[in-house]
Amino acid sequence: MRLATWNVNSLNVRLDQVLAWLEHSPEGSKVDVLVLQETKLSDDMFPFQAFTRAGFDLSFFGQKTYNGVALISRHPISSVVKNMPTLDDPMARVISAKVLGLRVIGAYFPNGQDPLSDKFVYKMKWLSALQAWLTTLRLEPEPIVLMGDFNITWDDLDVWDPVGLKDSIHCTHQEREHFQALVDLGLLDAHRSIHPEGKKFSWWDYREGGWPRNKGMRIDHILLSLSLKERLLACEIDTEPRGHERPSDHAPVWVDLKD
DNA sequence: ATGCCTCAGCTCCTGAGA
Repeated sequence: MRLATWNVNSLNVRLDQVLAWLEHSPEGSKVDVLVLQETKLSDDMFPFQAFTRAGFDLSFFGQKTYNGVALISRHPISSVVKNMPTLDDPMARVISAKVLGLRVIGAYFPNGQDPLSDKFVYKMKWLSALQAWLTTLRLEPEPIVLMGDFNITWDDLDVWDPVGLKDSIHCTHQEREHFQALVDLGLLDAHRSIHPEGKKFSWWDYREGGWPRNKGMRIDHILLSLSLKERLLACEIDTEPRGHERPSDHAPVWVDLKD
C-alpha cells in the first residue's frame, strides 16, 4: 500500500495536479491514502465531488485563506477525528482516520514564523498537545502513521545551508527537541530510515530561485509506528511536481508498506 | 533587503507562508 502527504498551498489552484498525481504517482503504484495540507478552503467550498467521482472516500476540515486539511482514500475510512482532543485550536490543522488497519494522521504543523514571535509560542504549545495526544493514541491497537507538513527539520541533513540558517525557524533546537520527542514515543522517520545520507528536500522557497538552485529543506515527513518497520518498503520525495507550471512550494512525499 | 515569489481576500495592497 502507498500512503502520501502533500502541502498543496491552495487546493483551488492545485486540484488538477492532485487528481493527476493520485493516478500517476511514481514507479507505477497508485496512492491508497493521501493527506493534504493548506487546502485554504472552507468545507462548503471543498471540491469533494471531484474525488468521490474518481472513487475516493474522504474527509476534510478547513477554513478560508489559511490552513485546511484533507484525507483522501481509495479504501473506506472510519473513526474520523478533526484536530486534536488535547488542544482547543481555532485553526484547521489535523485530520485523522482509521484506514487499512492503520491510524492515519494528516497534520499541518504551525509555521512559527520567527523564534521570538507569539506564533512560535503557539507552535510550541501545539507540539506539546500533539505529543500528549500521541501518548494516548499509541496505546490503541492500530499502528500510527503520522504524516504532513511538520515545518521542522529533523537535523542539519534536512537543510541546504545549515550554517546560514542555524537557529532560524524550522531549524531551532526547541523545534527539533519536539521532533525528537515524537520519535521517542516510538515513531520512525521513514524517509531518513531509507535515505540515511540525507540532503533530500521537500520544500523550496518560491523566491531566490530556490528550486532551480536546490536551496530547500526537508520539512514534510512520514513517521511510522515501530511495529511497521518491517513492512517499510520505500519512502521517497517526488520532486517532479515541483517543476510543473504553478507548482506548490512543497513536493509530495510517499511511503510504500507491505500489505 | 523587514526583499526576493505565490496565494487569498474586507483584492490594485496587505498578511502569511517558510
